[in-house]
Amino acid sequence: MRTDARRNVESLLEAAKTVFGTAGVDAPAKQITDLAGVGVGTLYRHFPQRADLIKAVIEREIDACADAAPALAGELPPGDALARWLDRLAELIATKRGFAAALHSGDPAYAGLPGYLLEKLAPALGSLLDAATAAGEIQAGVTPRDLLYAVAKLGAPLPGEEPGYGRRMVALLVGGLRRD
Amino acid sequence: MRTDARRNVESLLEAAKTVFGTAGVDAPAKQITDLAGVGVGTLYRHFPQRADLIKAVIEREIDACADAAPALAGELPPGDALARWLDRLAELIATKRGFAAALHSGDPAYAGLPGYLLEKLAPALGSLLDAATAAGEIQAGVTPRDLLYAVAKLGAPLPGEEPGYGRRMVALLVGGLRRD
DNA sequence: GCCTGAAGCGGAATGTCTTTCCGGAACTAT
DNA sequence: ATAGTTCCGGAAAGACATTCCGCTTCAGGC
Repeated sequence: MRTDARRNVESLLEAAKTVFGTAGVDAPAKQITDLAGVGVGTLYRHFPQRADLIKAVIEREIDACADAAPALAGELPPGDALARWLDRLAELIATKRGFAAALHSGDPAYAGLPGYLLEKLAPALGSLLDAATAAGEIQAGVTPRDLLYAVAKLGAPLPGEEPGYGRRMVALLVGGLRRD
Repeated sequence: MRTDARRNVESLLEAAKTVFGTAGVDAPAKQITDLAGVGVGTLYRHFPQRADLIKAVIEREIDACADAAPALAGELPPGDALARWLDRLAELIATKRGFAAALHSGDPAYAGLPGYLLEKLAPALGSLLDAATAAGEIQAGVTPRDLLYAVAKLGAPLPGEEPGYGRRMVALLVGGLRRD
């Protein structure tokens, strides 16, 4: 792949993340290409469907979340590391505009997203979970998969509910898993 | 309101429900007006924003769900009536295309929806819950509000997960509430 | 029953957005 | 340096949602 092409993809992802954050995921494509300093054609060359761009941005966030796990594991006791990481995930789902919407949209364009989330985050969560279980700080028998689904669903905000309600429910769930 | 106008509104809601069910909530407006035998102008006269139509269709489903509660209460023991009603609600959220999406969209256009759901369903659920508690079939201390939110969130399908997963999780939750 | 003003209707026209297309510019391997 | 790709930009096409307005239909008063 040509270096200028890679650079453009990078600019587009960065710009899209910014625009999605401020104007929502339904912002006109033009706004994104202008910010990226690129023509519309370039956007569509790399992301043939609008949904592809959204998917790519979300996948980056998922990657970033997965990458955060080792650092937390190194800094905190296993139980705390687990709790903090799950809160980070809940925050991602609760606050990134359009993340929960895409996840629950039912649109086939986003069909692969939960799978990607599972695939990327299950190992990260698995190792945190194993460490916490081995340290006796968590009751055994919880699968990463079920926990991820639960967080993904409980963390999604319902419009009109107090902000943070979903995150609190997740914290409650996690608290229930921990031994005192 | 003129009778023909009311009739048209009725046709539109009926048509919209059908089209949303088959082609999804993003179906072109023309498809709906054609099925309803009405011009586009008529659609926009009654539902100025597209979201208004979607909201209206969903609110009808919510009403229907609320209306189902008394019948169930009359036919079944309190605990079973509660379980069946919650399953009906979970099914509504899990299978009606776009219902969960609208609920979790974050779009301000749907901001009132969770409130409407709460307002309409809390009394219905409250009476089922009270009856089951009084009969000793359910542990006390659950509020209709929290239970409704939990079902609304857990019941929402994640694309790619086996169908029925959400409904099963709801059933599990309900099972946990019941005394044996 | 008929008349009349208001309420409502249809669908062409408008505006906004996504998506396509292609002539020309920019990169890279030789 | 050059040839051969690969990529780029932005104008044009297409698909929608939404608006607008002349014409039709209703309903209450005579």
